Amino acid sequence: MSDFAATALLERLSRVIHNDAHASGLKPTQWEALRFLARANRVSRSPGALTGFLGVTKGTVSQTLQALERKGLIEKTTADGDRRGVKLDLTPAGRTLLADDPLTDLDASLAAMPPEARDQLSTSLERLMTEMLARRGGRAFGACRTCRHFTRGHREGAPYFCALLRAPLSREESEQICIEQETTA
Amino acid sequence: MSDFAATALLERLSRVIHNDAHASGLKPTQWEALRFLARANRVSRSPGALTGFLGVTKGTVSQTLQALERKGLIEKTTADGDRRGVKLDLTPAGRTLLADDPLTDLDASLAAMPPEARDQLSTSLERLMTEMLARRGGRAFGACRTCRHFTRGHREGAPYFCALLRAPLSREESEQICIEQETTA
DNA sequence: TCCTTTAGTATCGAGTCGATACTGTCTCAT
DNA sequence: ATGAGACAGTATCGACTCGATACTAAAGGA
Repeated sequence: MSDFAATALLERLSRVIHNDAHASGLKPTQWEALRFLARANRVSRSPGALTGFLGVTKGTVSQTLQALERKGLIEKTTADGDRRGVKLDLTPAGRTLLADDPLTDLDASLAAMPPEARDQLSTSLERLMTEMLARRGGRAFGACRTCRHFTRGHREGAPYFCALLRAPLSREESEQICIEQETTA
Repeated sequence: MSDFAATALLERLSRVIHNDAHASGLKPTQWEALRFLARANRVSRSPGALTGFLGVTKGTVSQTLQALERKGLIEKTTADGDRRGVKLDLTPAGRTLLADDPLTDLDASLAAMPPEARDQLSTSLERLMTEMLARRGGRAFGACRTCRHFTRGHREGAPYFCALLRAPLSREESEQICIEQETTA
């Protein structure tokens, strides 16, 4: 039982975050799914990608998505190009609900901290996250722009380009979460 | 959607911790309960105290405790002095199981960090925790020794004393979690 | 003594979650 | 082209969480 102070604090903070996430008639997992879909790029808005992101089985994700659909927060359509796939999109109602995201509380608490302390925290958490992911072979799920397949100014219309999907990227897309993201080595 | 980087990281870390906590046939909440009972002092090893610690309803706690009892990890006895109360204690099996605590992974990851980074993290998390608790009027659940009712050397046998419960405290007890704990102002 | 508070349990309904089994769809090597 | 296997999702089960509500029993006060 070595137990650094940070371990207990993170455990407790996790619990607080979890408890808060029972707002607006959603469950914690449903909020996480909703947030992911709001931030994921086109190719990542699928049940499979969400499965990888949440780290649960596809069965669970399937049910969570059904719940969100029942509540009218997301919409399912057949993916174009592959009729096995399902494309997920937030409905206007889903987008509106995000304004009540209980995680806003955490943001507010962070805002109340001195900026250097906040930056320190981010840096340390990032390092810890990397450690944890390495320990289990999980993916980082970072933003498109931090990916090694990301290049700039390849075509006229779009400012960026994805070398893996061979697709042009808008500025907005470059900030989104991508399942294929691999941090630059 | 202000969203500091730390918010996303904490959300994600919470999920990782949650996922890991499905080990050894226990559920995340059961692990949390088990850990609490291992660290709580005499007066705090009750369903009521655990309810406050977890921040869920007493009904939920009641069921979780039944599950732990069924698995032979805890033992319930009537509290002495108040026949409504239930006293909780880990069984040897429960104590043994704690060696497989999935949170050990987090500890290991922290151990891999440079010491100063780790200390920075603790400090920042502590500050954040305080902020969050103030925002909702939650309790800190700190160690007995950090309480304002804690005094030293009051009686011959025991080195410390609780002014609230008017009870002598051993060195070990002074390190445990107490529901009545109020941080010194 | 009655009345209220307090500690905990019982039960319900919605949801999570792993496990397992299943239906389509795509892909590729023959 | 076609048949085998990989792949994307869904269906169902059982154990559990969790809030809500209703309940029992003991304690304590006026």
